Amino acid sequence: MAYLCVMKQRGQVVVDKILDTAERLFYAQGYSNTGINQVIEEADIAKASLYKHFDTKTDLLVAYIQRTHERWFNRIENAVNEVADPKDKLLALFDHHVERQEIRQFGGCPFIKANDEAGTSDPRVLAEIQLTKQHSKDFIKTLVVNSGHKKLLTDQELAELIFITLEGAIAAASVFKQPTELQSAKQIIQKLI
Amino acid sequence: MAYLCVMKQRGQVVVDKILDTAERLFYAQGYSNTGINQVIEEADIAKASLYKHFDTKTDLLVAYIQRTHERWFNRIENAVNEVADPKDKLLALFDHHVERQEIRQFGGCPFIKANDEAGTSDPRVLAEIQLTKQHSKDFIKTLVVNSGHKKLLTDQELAELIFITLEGAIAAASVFKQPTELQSAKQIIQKLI
DNA sequence: CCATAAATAGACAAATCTGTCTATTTATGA
DNA sequence: TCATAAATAGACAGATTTGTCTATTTATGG
Repeated sequence: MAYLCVMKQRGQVVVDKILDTAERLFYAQGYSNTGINQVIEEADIAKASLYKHFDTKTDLLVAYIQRTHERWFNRIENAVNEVADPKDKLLALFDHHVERQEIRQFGGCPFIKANDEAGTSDPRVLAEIQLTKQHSKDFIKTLVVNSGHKKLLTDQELAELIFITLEGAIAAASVFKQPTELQSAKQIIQKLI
Repeated sequence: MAYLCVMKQRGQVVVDKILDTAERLFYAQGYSNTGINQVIEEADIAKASLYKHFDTKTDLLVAYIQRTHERWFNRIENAVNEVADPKDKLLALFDHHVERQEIRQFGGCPFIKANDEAGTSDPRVLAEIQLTKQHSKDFIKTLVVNSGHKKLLTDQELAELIFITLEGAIAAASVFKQPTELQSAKQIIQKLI
């Protein structure tokens, strides 16, 4: 058991270095603008190691999307759990994304970005991104149902509105490089719940 | 005067063929996935002609964004003008984008797409895209001010909300390849005006 | 200690990319 | 008709791309 863990860890070190570098470069520069050679150089690993773990560059992109999906959900779940009031949990979504976009220097949503770059050329990329957005919708829906909002809108409508405004405000943040729209959206939703 | 027009027309023929092809390919395949050679081949013009009118590929991208901006505004202005009721003008924005996204096969917003591909690498691209989104915000604001809505939200808030929901719903359309979110957003806005 | 597996460095192929350049043909306006 | 400008075809350079392959070194577990 122990040696298996060590082997796995050993292998994971390289995979993690690759994925860490790919994540950083794919998001900051774009997938198409990032070459395999840059990834292996900045990850400080051998080219053969990369192609041992990922058959093609597209496989690396898919793995990047999957890992980003997992990490995104963990973070947002934690952020929401730190808030007690069920209505405030909804508003915490906006605060969380303000923080994230500041850290990400207003590069926008990594999934939309990946979709815009490679969603049309590879069906696996689109499918993976659809999973992330469906996950987001489902998560928001649950929060809305438990929020006890004032039913100015139906549960479904409010959930849709929050999902849509988050998407739109993050897109706007990537254009204007500021969290203005995320903050506006939060205030508006606050009025409606 | 006449010969000037003919000369201009003559030149415009080539430029238009280039821009028509670039528009189609940049949107459907992405800017990075489209080579100059494919543009000149499908536009059926010579490579030297392209580089006579556009110094670099980036210049072609900027010109594509500018022309798309102009055409976008003309279309949306016409769509809104065909509606009499000032509140319905706001809703017409959503109907128009449903139509557009169907025509575009749910590829999302061309400006966000261009921003995701080249916004970080070239400041001119970002600047041009900021102009388009500011234009959109201003246009919506005017419609809101003249709409006579019921002031559940302030003018500014409603304008922001419509702008943000349009952006978000178009992004969602590019992921799920259907106009669901655009239609939901329309219904929700209808409840609020 | 030894056999196996993993990681490394880097050359290499084949394709593709942007941009330049030359030589030729076409079109235009006076 | 004639000079000028524009468009064409396509070769070419030089860099870059993804992916393969070989040879070597390192690390691991038994």
